[in-house]
Amino acid sequence: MSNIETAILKAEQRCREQGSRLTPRRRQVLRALIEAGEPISAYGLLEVCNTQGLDAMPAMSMYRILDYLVEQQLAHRLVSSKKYVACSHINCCTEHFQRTHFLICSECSQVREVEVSEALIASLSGLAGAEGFHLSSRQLEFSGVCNECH
Amino acid sequence: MSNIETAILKAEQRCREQGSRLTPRRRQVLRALIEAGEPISAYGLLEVCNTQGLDAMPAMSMYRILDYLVEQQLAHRLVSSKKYVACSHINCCTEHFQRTHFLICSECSQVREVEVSEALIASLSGLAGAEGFHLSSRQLEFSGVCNECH
DNA sequence: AATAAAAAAGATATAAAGTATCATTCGGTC
DNA sequence: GACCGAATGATACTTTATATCTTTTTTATT
Repeated sequence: MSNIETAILKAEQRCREQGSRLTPRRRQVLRALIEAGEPISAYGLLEVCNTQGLDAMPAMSMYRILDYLVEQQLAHRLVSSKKYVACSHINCCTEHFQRTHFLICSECSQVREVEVSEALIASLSGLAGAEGFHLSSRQLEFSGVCNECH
Repeated sequence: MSNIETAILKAEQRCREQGSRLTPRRRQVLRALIEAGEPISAYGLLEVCNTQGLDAMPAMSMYRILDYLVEQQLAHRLVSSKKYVACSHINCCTEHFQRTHFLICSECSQVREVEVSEALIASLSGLAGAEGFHLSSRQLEFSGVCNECH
C-alpha cells in the first residue's frame, strides 16, 4: 500500500480517536495536501481540489477544513509563507510533538519538520525569562538553505 | 527634547548616511509608528496618518514607505501578526543587530526586541545543520506572556 | 423507521493585506 | 531653468481570510 493510503488510514484512525471524522471533503483536502509535497496556499489547494471532478468547494470550506486538519495536527500552517503542509509524521507517530520547528528552504521551499529539543527550549525560555516573558510559541519557523540548494 | 524627536533626528541622520532621505511622508509614518507604541498594521497606520490633516495617502505609498523603513531598520515587520513596529533601538545604536528576536505578548501585544545571543545562534545552527540546513533567518518571532500579564 | 440535535458543508458577501503599473511631482545637478 | 532619478500619487487588482446565514448530512433517541 502506498504511503499516501497508509497516511490517510492513520489519519482516519486519529480522527476517530479524537471523536471526530475524516469526512470525504477532509480526506480530499488532506490527500491533495500530501500529494502537493510542498507548502501550498489555501487557494492553491482549492484550485487543485476543484479540478478533481467533485462539486466545486467554496473558499470558506477550504479554510474550515484546513483549520480542522491543523487542529488535528494532520497539517500545519506556515505563518511565514501563509501556506499549509501535511504533517510529515502522520505515518510514524500516534501523537504529535509538543513543540515543532520548521526549517524552510528559501530556494526550493522544501520543509523539514523537527521536534524542538529540550536544550533549545531551555535556552529560549531562558532568554525569554531574562526579558520577563513566559514563552508559549508551540511552532517555530526558520528559513534557510537546504544542502541540495546550497 | 522628547524621545520621539530625538529618534526622528537619529533616523534622519541614519538615512542620510545611507545616501537616502527621511522625507516628510516617511517621517510622518515613522512618527506615527513610534507613537503607536505597539505593533500596528499597514492599514491601521494608514488610517492614523490619513486623519492628520495632510493629503490622504494611498495604501501603496504606505507599503512603499514601510518597506523603506524596514530596509533602513528603522522599523520591523512582524510576520506572525502582519504588523509593523518601530525599531526599539533607533535612539541607542548606530547600527542594528545582525539577528534579532521579538518576544510578543499574546495578551497585551507588547513587544521586546532583543539581540539573538551567540549561544542561541549556535544551538539553532547546530539543529539546522543536523537536518542539512544552513540557517539564514535574521529575524525570529516568539509569542509568550509578559510578566505584567502573567 | 421517524425525528430531533449536532456537525459539516454550501452559498454569498465582504474585509483585510498586499502588489502591479503608469502618471505626476519633487530635489538636486548641470 | 532643463534634466534626471527618486519619491509619491492614482487606480486597479490579486491574494488571503472571515462573517453569516442556509442547507445537507450524520448520529443518537425514541
